[in-house]
Amino acid sequence: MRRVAGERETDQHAAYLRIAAALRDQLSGAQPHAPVPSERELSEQFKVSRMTARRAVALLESEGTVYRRPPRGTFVAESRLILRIGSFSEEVTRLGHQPQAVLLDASTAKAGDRVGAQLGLDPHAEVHVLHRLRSVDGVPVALETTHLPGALTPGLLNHALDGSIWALLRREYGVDPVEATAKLECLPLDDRAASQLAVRPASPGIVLTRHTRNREGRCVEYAVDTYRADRTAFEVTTDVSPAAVRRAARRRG
Amino acid sequence: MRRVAGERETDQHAAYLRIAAALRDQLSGAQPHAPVPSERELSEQFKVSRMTARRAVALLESEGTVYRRPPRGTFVAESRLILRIGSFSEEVTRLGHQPQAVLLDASTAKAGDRVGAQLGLDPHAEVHVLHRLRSVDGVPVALETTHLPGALTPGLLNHALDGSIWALLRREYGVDPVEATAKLECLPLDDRAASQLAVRPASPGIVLTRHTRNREGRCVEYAVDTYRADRTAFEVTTDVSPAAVRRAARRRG
DNA sequence: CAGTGGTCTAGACCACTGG
DNA sequence: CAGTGGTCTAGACCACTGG
Repeated sequence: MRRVAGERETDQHAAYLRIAAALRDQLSGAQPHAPVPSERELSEQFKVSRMTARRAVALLESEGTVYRRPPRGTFVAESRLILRIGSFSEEVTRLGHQPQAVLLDASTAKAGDRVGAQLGLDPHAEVHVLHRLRSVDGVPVALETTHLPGALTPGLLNHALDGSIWALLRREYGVDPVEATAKLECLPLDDRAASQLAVRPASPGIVLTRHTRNREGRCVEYAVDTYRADRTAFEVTTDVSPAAVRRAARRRG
Repeated sequence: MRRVAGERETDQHAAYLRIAAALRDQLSGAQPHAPVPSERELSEQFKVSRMTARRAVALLESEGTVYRRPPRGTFVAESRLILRIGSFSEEVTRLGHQPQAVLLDASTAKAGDRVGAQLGLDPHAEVHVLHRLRSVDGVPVALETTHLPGALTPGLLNHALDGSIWALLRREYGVDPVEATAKLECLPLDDRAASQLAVRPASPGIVLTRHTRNREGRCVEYAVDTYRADRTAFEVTTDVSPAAVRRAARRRG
C-alpha cells in the first residue's frame, strides 16, 4: 500500500490519531459535560509529549465531541442542534430548547452599493442593520447580521429586538418571509466571532448568507449569520427539479 | 477589556494569528497555485519557531486560502465552488468546470434496518449501493455513498456508473428527482475520507446527508456525501413559510 | 496555590520529490 | 541530495479558576 508523506513504517496512524480514536471510543458512552482526562494525564497515559496529546484533544474539539473550558478542563459535548433555514427562535423552540438574543448593535443607514445590490435597493435607500448574539439554553451559538429595508419596516429600532425578528415582521409590518436562498460554507471563525461565541480563534464555523423573499419575490431580508459548527447542523428541503434549476439560474441572471 | 485565558498582556493576538493575518494580506492578490513561503522561511521572517509558523499556515489551509502539496510546498488555493443540492455533474458543468466520477465500489444487497428506514423500504428489499469519488478538473472534491431502491432501478449496475446518476435515473428508469431534504454538517474528515480526497486527516469537510424524492413523494435516493469544505460551499433555495414548516414537521412524524 | 488549557521554543527524524 | 511538509519531544511561561 502506498504511504503518504510523513506516515511511518511502524505506525499505521500517527500517534495523535490513535489517541483521538481511543478517546472517542472511551467517551462515546459518557454523559454530556462529563470531564475528559487532562492533557497532562493523557500524555502520561499514552506516553507521548503534551503537544501530541493536545493535538488529539484538538481534533475531538473540532468535531464537536468535547469542549474546553479553561482553566477548568475539557468536557464531553452535547450533540448538535439540527436547524432549518428560517427563524432561529422558532427552530430552537421547536427542538425543545430556550432561544435567547442579545442585541449587540442596531442602526439605520443608507444601504450603500454592496448591501443595496443584495436587497435590490437603491444605494441611497435606508436599511436597518442588526447585530445580535444568539444563544441556546444560555450557550452562545450564532452571530447574526441582519439587513432589512427601511421602507418595509419603519420604526423597527423602536421595537424590542431581543426576540424573533420574523415574528415581528409578520405581526407589526405584515411582511411575510416565504422563501429563502442561502449559501452555507464552512470556515474557521475569526478572532472577533470566536471571542463573541466564547470559543477559540479558528474554531470551525458555518457561515450562512441568506436572502429572504416575500410572496411577491421581493427581498425582505439579507443576513450573514455565523454559527458554531461544533454545535449546529442545517437541514434544508429544496426543489431539485430541472424547472427549479432553470428558475434559480434566471434569478441569478 | 476582559482577556481570555492564554492571551498575553503584550500581544493583542497570538503570534500565529498575527502571522496568519499578514500572510492572508500578502496572498490576497496572488494567483491561484502561486507558491507560499515555506514554514522554515516564515519562521525566520517572523522570528518564531517553526511550530508557530506552522500553526499560521494550518489556519490558512483550513480556511481554504492555501493548500499543501508535500514535499513540493504550499500554494495559493482557488476559490470555492458554490454548488446546489442536486446532481454533482450538472452543478460542476454549470460552473464551467469538468466533473469526473470514479466508481470505487458498487453492490446490490438487502437494505437492512438502517438503510431501509431511510428509504422507506422493507429491510429485506434490495438496494444498490454506490461509492464514488468525484473530482473537478482532476482534483478530488467529494466522496459519495448513494443508496437506490433496487425495485426502481433493476440492472443499474450494468450501466456505466462514471457519469451523472440522476441523468441515468431520468433517462433509463423514468425516475425523476424533484425534491431533496439534506442535512449539512461541518466535520473534520476521518482518515479514510482524507486519504481518498488527498488532504490531511482532520481537514474540514461538509457531510451532506440527503433524501431525494420523486413527484409522488417516494424516496428514490438516500445519499451520504462528504465534500472538501475548503473547496466547496452550498447554495440552497427553500420554502420558509409557516405552511412549509408544518409540512416538514409532518414528514418527520 | 494546585491544576488547567494556551502558547511557544529549539530542536529532532521521517518520507518524499524533483532537479 | 537539498528542501519540503508531517510528526514529535521535553521542556517553558502564561492567565485564569476554584478550593
